[in-house]
Amino acid sequence: MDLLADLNPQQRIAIQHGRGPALVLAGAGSGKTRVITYRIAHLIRNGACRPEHILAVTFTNKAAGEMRERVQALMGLSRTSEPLISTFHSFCVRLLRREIHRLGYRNDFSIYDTDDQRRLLKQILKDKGRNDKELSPREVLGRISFAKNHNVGPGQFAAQFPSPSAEDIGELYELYDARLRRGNALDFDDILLKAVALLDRFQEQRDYYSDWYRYILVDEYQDTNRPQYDLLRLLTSRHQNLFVVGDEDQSIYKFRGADIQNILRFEQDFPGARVIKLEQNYRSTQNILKLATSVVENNTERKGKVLWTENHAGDVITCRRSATARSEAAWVSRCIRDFLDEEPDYRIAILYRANFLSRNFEEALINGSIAYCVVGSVAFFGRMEIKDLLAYLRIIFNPEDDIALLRIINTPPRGIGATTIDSLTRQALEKGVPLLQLVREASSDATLGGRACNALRRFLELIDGWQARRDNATIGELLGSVAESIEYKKMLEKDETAEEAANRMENIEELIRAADESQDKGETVFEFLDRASLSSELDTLDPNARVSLMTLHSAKGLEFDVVFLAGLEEGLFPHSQSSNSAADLEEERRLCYVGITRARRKLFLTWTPFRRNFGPSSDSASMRSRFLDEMPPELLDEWSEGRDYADDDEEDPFAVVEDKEEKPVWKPSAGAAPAPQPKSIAELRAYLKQVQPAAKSGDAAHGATRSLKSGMRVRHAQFGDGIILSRQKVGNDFKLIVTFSRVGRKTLIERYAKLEAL
DNA sequence: GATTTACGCCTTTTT
DNA sequence: GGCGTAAATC
Repeated sequence: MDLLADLNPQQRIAIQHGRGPALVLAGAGSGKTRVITYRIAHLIRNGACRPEHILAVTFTNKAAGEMRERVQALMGLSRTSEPLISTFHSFCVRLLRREIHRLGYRNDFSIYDTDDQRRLLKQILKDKGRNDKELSPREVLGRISFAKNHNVGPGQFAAQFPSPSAEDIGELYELYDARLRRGNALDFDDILLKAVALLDRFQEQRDYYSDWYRYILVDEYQDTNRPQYDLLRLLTSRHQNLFVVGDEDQSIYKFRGADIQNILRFEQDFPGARVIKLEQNYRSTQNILKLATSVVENNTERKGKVLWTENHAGDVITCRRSATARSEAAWVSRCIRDFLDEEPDYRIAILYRANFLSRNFEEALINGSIAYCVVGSVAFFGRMEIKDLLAYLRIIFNPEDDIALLRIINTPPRGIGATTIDSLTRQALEKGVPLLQLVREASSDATLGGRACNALRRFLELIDGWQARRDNATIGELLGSVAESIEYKKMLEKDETAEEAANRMENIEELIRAADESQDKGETVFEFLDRASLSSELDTLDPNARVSLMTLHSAKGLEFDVVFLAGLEEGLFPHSQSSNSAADLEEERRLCYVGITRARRKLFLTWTPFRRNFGPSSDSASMRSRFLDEMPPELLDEWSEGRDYADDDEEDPFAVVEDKEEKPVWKPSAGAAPAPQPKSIAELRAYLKQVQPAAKSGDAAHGATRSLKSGMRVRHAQFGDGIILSRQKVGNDFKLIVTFSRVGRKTLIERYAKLEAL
């Protein structure tokens, strides 16, 4: 296969770039991922280095997975080694699992997610006798994270970020860091910081890793923050072979510390850098592209690219003002129904600024019996039951992990109450020893009441039992034993409905299977736990779903035939909390740009003056988003409810119209059990799962292909007929090795391959 | 120590 | 309106 054949001249230059730094400014839909993957393949083919000396970094697991997939497809799988394609965080965790002992941590450290962080901080506030009224844990954690992302330690906090509460926060920051360290734990920010510190302080390691990774490629460079930038500098200090791809117009993570200056300043930071602009868009119609450009041109913080396309003009963009949020959703749902009827292969997305907007759309889609997939609802590893069991696993393997211990010490309730726990944590803090050790002392020394003491002793026996077995039993066996011994099922059935409990038990079985598979692949417990910690909500995206719902942030990097961009109202988009400065507004505008450019063929913009927030019929009506007014009127086809689709009477377009077919009736589809009126989004989804099993995200959605087994005969759209040699679970996917009679042996990912069983 | 009720806050967003 | 935490009660 000729790698250069299907590339345009700029792409070709990028791919053939030799040594030294390079910046590829890649507009939306200009073949960014293709450039990275082809370049990796090109480096390997031309013998620039062996595959394992190439490191490609992305931000999400999903992006990394896709890239890995595409590189494998380009290279075939006969290779003995592979390039490392990884997220920043998982790369750093990998490094730290080998090296962090040099920084005084043990290599079996725990990773604290946002929930663990919150628990820890609440603990600290409590120990200090502070109520968290004026300083909420959320706020404090946000400021700490901000400081960490700017390489500001606790000592410098107050001086660097002066504010009325700066002293307080600096102090909390210091305590927080101390407690993390004592718990042998890192938070998400630490993962990057410690990796940077390690490479910075230990020249031998820095030389080793920068020699090993001779070519480094970075995707979405505009979203890098300071520690990520530092990491790249350290890793490329000797060879300068840094190849970054990004688009300053799609920089949307400033709030997480991303520094758009990293991309704007690249040429100063890396003198002699080659700069390549990719300006041809292969994705969208001319009109969609023009609209996107007209919005983002209002920004000043950009290098300026002129995107163009050979695609046809396409339709003008429909902009619809709905009477209410509910009728907005109903209208979108009806449009989607029409699209699905006419174009069953279309991939459609509803994009919005904030997650809570999904609810109306979910209801409307269910009403219309349309299967959909919500990205970023509750991720598998974020579920309560999974986190509970993993906390047991953490305490078994890292006995210093106080937060894990606190999570499960009385879950399920075993008679270790708040007073006992308080007393133990206070003593642990005074002595500076892990909580588990205090539990041990207290359970033998009967200073506490007899009942609590017994409960502690029984708990400790369980933990000791598992710790004794931990090196002989498999992780799956341990987890199974935990779930069994603590009678988790009983607890679930006590506080929840039978279905919810059954659902959670299924998840636990899934977790045990995942643990077994992980171990079969030769992974350590920590690799398994790391994957759980680092897997994100985005990973719930189901590429087979025809209708996807997600936030604009989650949508970056994806594309759809039809996009509905909903909730274009002042205060919501741009969000009121991000409208304080010109820079904030520019970021919101970039977000709008990202949303528009997800669309291949059709784009719909919707807004409503009456979106009921919470509370009693709040305030005044919303105004349409300023972004709509930045768009050229000739590109927009504007409608107001009452004069369009529903074919209502023509009346005052600004009157509030109660849409007839949009009464809050819950219509179950035929044959289903009597439908409850769901009270919460969780119930709604649970109900959906019953009614439309095919619409569920995750495994069930692959129902059609799930039955594939090795030995089966299958048909592939391009490769023709073949036989499955092996089928192996890799992450959430299945990797298939298939021998095709026409093209020989291929490795495929089941989700993408769309194999037809014969 | 566990269960029930009430109150307050939330809804911005990769790992 | 819904959810989680905190007080109030069993």
